[in-house]
Amino acid sequence: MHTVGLVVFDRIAPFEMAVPCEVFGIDRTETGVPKGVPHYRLIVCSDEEGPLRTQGGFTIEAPYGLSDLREADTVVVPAWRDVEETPLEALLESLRQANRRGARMVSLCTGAFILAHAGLLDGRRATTHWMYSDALARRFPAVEVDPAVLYVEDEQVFTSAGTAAAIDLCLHLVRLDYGARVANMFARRMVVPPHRDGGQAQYVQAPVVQRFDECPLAETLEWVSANLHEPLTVAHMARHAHMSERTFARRFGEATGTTPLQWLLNQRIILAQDRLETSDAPIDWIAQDCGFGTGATFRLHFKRAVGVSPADYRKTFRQVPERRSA
DNA sequence: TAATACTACCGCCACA
DNA sequence: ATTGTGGCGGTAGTAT
Repeated sequence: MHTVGLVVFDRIAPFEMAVPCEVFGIDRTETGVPKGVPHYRLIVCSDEEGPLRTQGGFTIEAPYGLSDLREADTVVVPAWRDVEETPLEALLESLRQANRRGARMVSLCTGAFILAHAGLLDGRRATTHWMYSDALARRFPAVEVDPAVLYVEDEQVFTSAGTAAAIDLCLHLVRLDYGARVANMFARRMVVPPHRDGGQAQYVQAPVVQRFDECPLAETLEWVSANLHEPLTVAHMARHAHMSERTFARRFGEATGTTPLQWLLNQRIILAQDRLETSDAPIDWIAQDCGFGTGATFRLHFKRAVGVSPADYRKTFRQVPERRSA
């Protein structure tokens, strides 16, 4: 079982603390997650004394101490209370130890400052809430700050942008551990869009479209999703939406935070992940089915988006057709 | 992996 | 004057 250590402290922001609790701390065995999918064990850790205040005005108590972080496969650091404040050395040292041990390190929002203080972001790409990205870059010149992205991974160190990006990153971790299908179940249960790519813009005019309803491009998006196997071009999409290509591209950016082609590619990848997990079809067939002209193109995009080749992905996540027992 | 031909993206600008 | 549109063209990215 995968253990997630959540670091908490006095005057913590409730939201970023709650997101990992929601994703990693809930037993979902009754809610459609297939039997046999291991769940997470969440341990909430702090060395600070007594009941901890939250910025929401209520208090919490951490049942575990920092020393328990040694058990964590993943360490999550939520938004730090004050970007000007240097965290206590004890905290920084347990983070360094965890990192040395090979634990996956994750920061949410301004939690990146804590990782940076611990030196874990030196020479790495990282992000944080866009309001603080300048401050982070200034204070830690060795960190390559990307202010325009939802979350970043660099060698087992994950950082995410403001508030809602915490959800995206936590679900991304689930995807890495158990595959897209399981991550999508978590997402559905949380009523959250299944997959926002890490590289997506942080700052989007209209809130990112969740269900397609409510979105002016709903019909076109639905239509595209239903025709991923066709050789679609931006011109096709624009025509379907009754707009010039130029206007379509603009509208699309406002509504989704990405460009039409990137979105299309992403949808195709998600479809392909599902096929890889649930069928034994040859990879070239899947490529065709998902709208990639050739297997080579498919492999290229898949590797880039997911980080592993389609074949490796299947090896890891191919679901054994349910055998009742357990 | 390289070369080529093609497509998308986005700033700019004139126009409604 | 302000705001949205859409064609153009250079560059970046994609397909085979």
